[in-house]
Amino acid sequence: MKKKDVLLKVYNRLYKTFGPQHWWPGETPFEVIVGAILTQNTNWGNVEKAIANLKAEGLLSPEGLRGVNHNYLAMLIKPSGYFNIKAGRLKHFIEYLYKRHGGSLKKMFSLDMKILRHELLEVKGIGPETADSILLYAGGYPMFVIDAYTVRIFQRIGLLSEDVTYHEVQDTFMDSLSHDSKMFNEFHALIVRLGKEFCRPRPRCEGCPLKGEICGYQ
DNA sequence: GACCAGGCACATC
DNA sequence: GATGTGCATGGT
Repeated sequence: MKKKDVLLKVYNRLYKTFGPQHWWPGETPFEVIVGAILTQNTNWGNVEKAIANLKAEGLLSPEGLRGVNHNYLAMLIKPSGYFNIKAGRLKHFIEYLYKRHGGSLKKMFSLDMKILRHELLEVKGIGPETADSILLYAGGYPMFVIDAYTVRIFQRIGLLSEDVTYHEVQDTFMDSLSHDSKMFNEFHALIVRLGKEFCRPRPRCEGCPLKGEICGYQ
């Protein structure tokens, strides 16, 4: 079967099983960006606590994060882990946003997708997955987000080799699927849903909707 | 108590 | 260019 057909088959199966996921779980584009940075290698539940702290302090805005000092910010986001590192990463993004776009997300998101992606990757602390999450879920651009679940799931299915790189995986998806941000949004969210429930490093294949015809793992 | 979570930068070979 | 390590909390 062609890669494209496997991908569509997986998507359809997941959508039928789980339904729409209503991602990203954040109310504003800025909240999505903050969440994308805070959730790096971290459980989303911990990120929610950190974001709640920022909201309670009235600091969940470009101006808010710009004005707060590093140590206080680190304290507020402590539940999300790596709090010193991540406080710096939030500050780096804010600095970029003001220097390059005068603090305006609207201006930032008026850029061409490829140009903005390149700029985001220049910001220290924003790597490929974070940049793509920002593009897709905060900016609405048709960019497919690759994460650890995506790689693990499609390796187990047998569609990806063990040593693929981020961009090889991304190309596999983006060369096969039409560039539809709504579909990319849903597909990635469904992948995470499946990953959380069934496709951890220690697999729990019992009841997995892909088990059998699509995935013969275990 | 070990394992894991919606990564990334940096050092070292 | 590949491989290893630090960053850190909280849930299972």
